[in-house]
Amino acid sequence: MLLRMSTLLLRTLREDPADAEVPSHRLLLRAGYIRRAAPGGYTWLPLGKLVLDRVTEVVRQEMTGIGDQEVHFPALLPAEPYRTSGRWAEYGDDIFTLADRRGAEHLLAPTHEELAALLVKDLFSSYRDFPVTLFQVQTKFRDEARPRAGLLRGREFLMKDAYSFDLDEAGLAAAYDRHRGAYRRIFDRLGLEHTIVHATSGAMGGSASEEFLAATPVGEDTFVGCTGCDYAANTEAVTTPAPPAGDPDTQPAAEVHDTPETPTIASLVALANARRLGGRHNWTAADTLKNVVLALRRPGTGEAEAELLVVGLPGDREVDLKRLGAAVAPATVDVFDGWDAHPELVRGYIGPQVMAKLGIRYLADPRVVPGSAWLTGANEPGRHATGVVCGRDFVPDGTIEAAEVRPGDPCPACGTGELTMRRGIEIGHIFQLGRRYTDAFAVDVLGPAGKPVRPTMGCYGIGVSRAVAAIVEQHHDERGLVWPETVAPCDVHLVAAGKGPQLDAALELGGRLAAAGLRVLVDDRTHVSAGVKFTDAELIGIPRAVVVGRRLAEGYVELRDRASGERVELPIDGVADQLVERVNRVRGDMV
RNA sequence: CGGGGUGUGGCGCAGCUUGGUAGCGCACUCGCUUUGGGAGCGAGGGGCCGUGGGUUCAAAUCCCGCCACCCCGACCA
Repeated sequence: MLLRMSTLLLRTLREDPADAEVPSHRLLLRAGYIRRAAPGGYTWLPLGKLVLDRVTEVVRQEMTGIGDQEVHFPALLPAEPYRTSGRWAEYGDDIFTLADRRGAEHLLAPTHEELAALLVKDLFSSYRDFPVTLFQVQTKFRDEARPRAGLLRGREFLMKDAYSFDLDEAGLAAAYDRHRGAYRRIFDRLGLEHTIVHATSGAMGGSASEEFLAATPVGEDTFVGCTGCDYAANTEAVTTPAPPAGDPDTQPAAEVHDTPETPTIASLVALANARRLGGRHNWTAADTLKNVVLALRRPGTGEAEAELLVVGLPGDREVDLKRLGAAVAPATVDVFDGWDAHPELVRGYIGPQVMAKLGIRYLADPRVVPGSAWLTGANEPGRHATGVVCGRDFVPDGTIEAAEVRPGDPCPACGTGELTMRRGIEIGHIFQLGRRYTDAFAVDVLGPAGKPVRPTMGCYGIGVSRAVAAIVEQHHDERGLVWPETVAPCDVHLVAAGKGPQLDAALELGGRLAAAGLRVLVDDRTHVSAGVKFTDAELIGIPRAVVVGRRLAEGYVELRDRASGERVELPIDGVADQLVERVNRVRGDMV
């Protein structure tokens, strides 16, 4: 392959586009890989398309390598299967929906579990047909509330999605592990430094799930690691170790105190210490129990049907709405604003003691264990209570992970290490779905004993276009892109620094390299100075450049390494063979 | 959806306060010179100033609505 810059659909930008903030967005625009064409939608220019295809090919090789079979579903789908599975309502505004000329409802697929389940139901009827895994690489559509950061969060994006079907849990676990391994190999080959973290399942449903996060400061997900073991989790999925429970009945009785003007935790703690409530002057926010009122809404229901939920957590912790949302999914929560309609809830002075009587669901942080005593609201204006004991004065309806996670929190896995926090981009997500979708469509096949068996599913996604952006986030410098060998649009960038013999020699060399199977970009532009060509080459980020320039007359060219900046002069005789050998050696290492 | 910011040639921006011929740099075209780190000189082409309405003799500029984009938050594999 030989691309000539004199004719390539490419325009590099000298200045940063004003509306591109993150490095991947800025550099892919500046270097002429993508152009914005619609809100959250991008056109791939020739250089970008080459990279996208190379990333896709790596993904495809590893998927077929574990026996997955490639298919291609339509993106435009009838509403019916999504109504059957319940996701038409669950996704709500996040899917693009449309009606055809007869008024029938359709959607642009956000993901394809329903279609995969229906396809297997359609074609397979015997246990002997299993296990089977399908995958596709396809454009997905989601009506994101806020597309951002170029390719990192679009409304239209390229995704590889795979669906496994097994007859039992052991088979599903094996399929899951197979994909987990393939994903590691894919991201390693793509040059993506990544961490596998425990995750929540979101709109997918199902049980076990892990995310693959590429660490970068611009990532949208926060995840934790442990200083003492290999535990890693999305903050949404972090579990809080419970302290040892005590005996509720051996605690001193609760006492109610006048605490005027203390609607906030800070004001309450200050007053408690000033007045030595309960004989103490060492109250901290962690001794208080904060009770947050929320409106909980089931999928597909309106605002009017929202039910009250009160969440109790230590007063030194803020509610993390992402964690709370993940904990109640697929339901959603909103901050409660119906105070006028509920005079029994005394804003600023709410305590859990009356929730059971009021019939309000009360969920507590895992740190609120039986026997723990708290300073909390007395459900009267200007009054709080000390010594309110869990298991005696109130009994939560359950626990909930709604409190913020902080660096230094104890690790839930080993118990001895501390949690550290980083940001990352979600580039892959694998789920053990179970039978949610096979149940929805009654996917049954005949088992060995002549009785029907219902397969269990796994699903496995990689954001292919997002992975391109993630690679850039991890592989760039102040001069531009620095592609890993495995995904670079070309192997060699030839720069003709001079338009007479240098141009002829560069084109001749390019022809020979291309004939030997290398991907070559040759800068054969004649009205552009050498300096411009050098800066463009660095911006475009192909791993190695060959400059055919001033020492051509003496028989030398210069080889430059983009990543290290290293430059060596080489005799032009034999340089083609050397380059072919070099590139093939790198390719050999890549397999 | 809430808060903040911005929309003027392909890109980056000035002009708007105080209404009166739409400008600058880069890019693009032609000519001459230059030719290893974003060249010089000269001559050109290209913009219903996001959009709809209003005020006015006159609107890029003032007023109202809408749309889009960026950032923060919410939401979201």
